[in-house]
Amino acid sequence: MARPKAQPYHHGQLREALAASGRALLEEKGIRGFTLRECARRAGVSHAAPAYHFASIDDLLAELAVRGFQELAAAMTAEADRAEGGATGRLVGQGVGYMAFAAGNPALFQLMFSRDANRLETPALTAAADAVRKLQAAAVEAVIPHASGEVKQRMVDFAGASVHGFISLLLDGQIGGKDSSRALKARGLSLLSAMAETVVRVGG
Amino acid sequence: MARPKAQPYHHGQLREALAASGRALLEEKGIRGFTLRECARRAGVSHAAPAYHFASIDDLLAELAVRGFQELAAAMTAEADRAEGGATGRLVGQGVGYMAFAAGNPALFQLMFSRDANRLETPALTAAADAVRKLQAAAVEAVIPHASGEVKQRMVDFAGASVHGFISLLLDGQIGGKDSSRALKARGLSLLSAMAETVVRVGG
DNA sequence: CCTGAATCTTGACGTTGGAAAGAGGCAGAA
DNA sequence: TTCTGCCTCTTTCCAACGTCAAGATTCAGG
Repeated sequence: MARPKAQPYHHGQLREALAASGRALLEEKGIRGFTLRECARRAGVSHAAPAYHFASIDDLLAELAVRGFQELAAAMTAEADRAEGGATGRLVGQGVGYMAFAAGNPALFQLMFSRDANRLETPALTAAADAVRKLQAAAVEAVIPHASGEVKQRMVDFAGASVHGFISLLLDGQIGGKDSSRALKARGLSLLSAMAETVVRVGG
Repeated sequence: MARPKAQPYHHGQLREALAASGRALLEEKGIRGFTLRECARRAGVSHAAPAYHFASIDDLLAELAVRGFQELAAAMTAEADRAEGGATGRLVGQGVGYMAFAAGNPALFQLMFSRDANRLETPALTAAADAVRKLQAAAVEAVIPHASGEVKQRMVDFAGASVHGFISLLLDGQIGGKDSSRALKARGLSLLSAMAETVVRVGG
């Protein structure tokens, strides 16, 4: 019978607690401001406690990235399912979900797509990132089912690059410095529709 | 009369030397592996010497980013000038220059477009990044001179996002994992032509 | 209750970025 | 020239970092 609360089992869920405090810390201080000790401090444990659950600080960051990719995939799917307008509508919706996740978790998003995180290359990280790419590829190919494999690949490249590039530049302040959030959303949607039209035109 | 070599004036060009060793170190170890002390070590000075030339490590990184943007602008212009095919050819050429710079300086490129560097927001950094954006905008607008201001802006967004997104994903290993360099260049050029066609079609 | 393994704490080591104080070297004034 | 003041660099110090080793605590199963 596990003790319900109070001091729940040594700590009990330290791995989860560290992932949670780590994620918050990441968004708060950015990648360069992220420290393992502060992460442990927020979880209420000593500075060496994380070592048992994560081999190194990079290992923790990799775990955060894995969870980020999983959440990104879920956000894309959810938004695509909500969309109307057939395959093209789903493609645009998936892009909306992608951008919304990035806008809501900018530091995590940056970590996920930084070569530092990629340098870890744990199997879990590779798999999680692959799942997102498969989702993107499927959405594009559903729009142009009769195109050749090569054309499909080029359109997958194109769609993924447009969406990723726009939101990345936006989050870095390279796009729409003083524009309102509303105006920026309009620019994002406009980009998504131009992207979708190009996929349809070139692929169809 | 300045002493020619040997121990040239205290150090003489420490700021330049630090920028050079810093840039090399950045590409070698990545942003997270970058340390001020190693940077000083490679320049042959004590670990506190950089303090006089750069207020902090972030200040040094900002300087590297500024120089990166200047070099990026030069690479874009050079490639555009070399291109044939009028305004559309220049637009594609500029994209080639952009991608070539990023591929040749991946860590620096990542630094330039990381919100960490942007958090510095020195006037020089803002100006250098602005210059690159102006170059991009001019190249797009030259292709669609009769379009409305709004359409022009959307196409500038679109062109910049496509190019930036593709090379970013490529450098992060999210595109073309095991493809040959030759095949990747073909995919990049294919993306650039799809981008240019869309600009012409939507804007014209 | 007892024992072994899992979990966490304490303490230490080497490294980092930065501040403070001092030494060395240059330029202009005398 | 010599002197004086400033610029540049070194040395020393500090708190904080990531990681390791050793000890303490707590759980699970016999």
